[in-house]
Amino acid sequence: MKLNKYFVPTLKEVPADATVTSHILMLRTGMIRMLSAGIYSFLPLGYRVVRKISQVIREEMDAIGGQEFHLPALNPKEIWDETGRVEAFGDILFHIKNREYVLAPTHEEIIAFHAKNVVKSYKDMPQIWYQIQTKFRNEPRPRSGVIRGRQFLMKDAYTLDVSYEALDASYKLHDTAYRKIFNRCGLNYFVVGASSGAMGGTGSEEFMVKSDAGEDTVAHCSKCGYAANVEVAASKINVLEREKTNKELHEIYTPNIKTIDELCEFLKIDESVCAKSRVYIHDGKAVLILMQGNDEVNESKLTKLLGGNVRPGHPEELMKITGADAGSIGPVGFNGRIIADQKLKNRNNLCSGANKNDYHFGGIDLDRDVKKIEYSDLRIVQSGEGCPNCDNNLEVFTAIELGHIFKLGTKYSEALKAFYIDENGNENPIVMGSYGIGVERIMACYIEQNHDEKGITWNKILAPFVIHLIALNMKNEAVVASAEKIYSEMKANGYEVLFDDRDAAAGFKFNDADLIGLPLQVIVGEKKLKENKVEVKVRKSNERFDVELNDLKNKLKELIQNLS
RNA sequence: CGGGGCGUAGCGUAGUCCGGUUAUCGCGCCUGCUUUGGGAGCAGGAGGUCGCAGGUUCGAAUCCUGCCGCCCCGACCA
Repeated sequence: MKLNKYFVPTLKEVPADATVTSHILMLRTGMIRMLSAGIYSFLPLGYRVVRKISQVIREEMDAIGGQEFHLPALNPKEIWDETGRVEAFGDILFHIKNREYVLAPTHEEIIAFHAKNVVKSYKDMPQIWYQIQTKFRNEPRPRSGVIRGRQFLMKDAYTLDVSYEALDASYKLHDTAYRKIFNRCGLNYFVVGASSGAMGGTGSEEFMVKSDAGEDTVAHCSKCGYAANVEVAASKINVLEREKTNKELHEIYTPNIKTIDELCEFLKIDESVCAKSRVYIHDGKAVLILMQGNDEVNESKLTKLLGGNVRPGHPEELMKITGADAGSIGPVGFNGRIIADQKLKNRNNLCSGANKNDYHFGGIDLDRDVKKIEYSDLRIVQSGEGCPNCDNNLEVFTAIELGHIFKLGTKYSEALKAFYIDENGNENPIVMGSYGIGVERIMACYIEQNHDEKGITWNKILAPFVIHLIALNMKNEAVVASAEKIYSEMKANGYEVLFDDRDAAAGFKFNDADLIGLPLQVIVGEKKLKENKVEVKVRKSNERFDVELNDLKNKLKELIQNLS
């Protein structure tokens, strides 16, 4: 492709609305443009990458026996009512105004609809049906470019099986295929066991990529591979023993001391002997949560423990309930339910607020001084804490969910009456699995993981083209003639090549080439051409080779073979 | 949906508090000449409903009201 007439509107400056690296680079390289919040147009260069990703997905899905469908995005609302998902999705589901249609956010219903009355015998299964198709979700807050959009491409697959044992096999196939897909795409990812949530079913795994732009927080052990969403993640904790000598409860004057850090500094004590208090309102009643030192309350764990409606107390409420402001609240004399993190179990000689501004208690013995205290695991796992499964330390970070695989079960087949006849002539619901991959997320995650200060560094699998041919001076006849000849030969040899034939200054072209980041650059310039040579640059490593013209074909072959 | 920020040419922006010439500058774009190994130089030129609507005023990018859009944080995310 000749760049002169190819629509690749690169940007020198960073667009004001983009803050995430992949978003910035996708805009700057002219791969995407925004149409509306969470709705993006893919321009020719960007769409080539989408097609490369789709190709990898197709190959691996076909390899496990998948059959590609193309299902409608426009669905009768009626079918979604049958499974109760119009209500379940709520505002996330887009509704058509002038007809009773919805825009599909996923396709379990449609798959079950087509399976019904057609996949009638146990002999018809297993089936793996998939598609790569546009999904619509009315996200309340799209963000980070294509990472969270209202319209996005999803590879969604569905399996139809006769039993849960058979589903296990189909599920395993997808697990394997997904690992191959993400490996081939060159992504550094990990797999998190997840609860099946409101989707229903018996098991699921999420494929995650570490990223600051991520919306999930996970704890990960690089040694044994333990990985879990921080909402449920566990860690090895050092539970301190009771001290042998039990101090008396005593009040301490602590003027203007609000935080645990200030308290430790003021009293010259360690934070491990401090108990931080947080007051939550649970269905209208105050609950005091006691954490060791600076440990944070994991509100997901707390909500799960208490059930019902839980929220942090407002400042005015705190004063009313405890008689003190946040920073001076403590368990001694607190009138209400008290739950302490398990790290504090039966501890003595603790320091905590006295429920009186500017005062703390020292020498608190939770067994002696606090009546009716409960203990539970309430803390948020933090980086550096012990892995629950091995002797390594956990790392906590945010991550992007690239894909998930679900053992669905019979929820949808039962609702839509997709039954089959087994060997004994009995009618049973088809056992379904559901498997998704965010196609644009693969692209964004790849860029998040493969860029430098100049731009993207593509691998040869996902690169929109493999070679960036640069003619340095389009006014020099020798350069033009040589570059044109090289371009024709490359195309004849089956290479995907982007030929920068624009009449622009050298630096301009170099910077655009580094920004777009094709794996190899072939630079045709006046000086080296006089020696019958061109320069070949490997974008990622910045290695440069002077190559004789008649050796170029071999050198390229060698370099491309060695590319990741 | 709550909190915060923003909206001026294709992109990035100054001006807005404190109303007053022809709305600023850089990049990009067009013409000509020069230039061509790391985002060129000179000369000339085009391009704007200052997000939209209404109001205040002799006069509004600037003040007021309403609306729309975008970004960030939070909530939400089968």
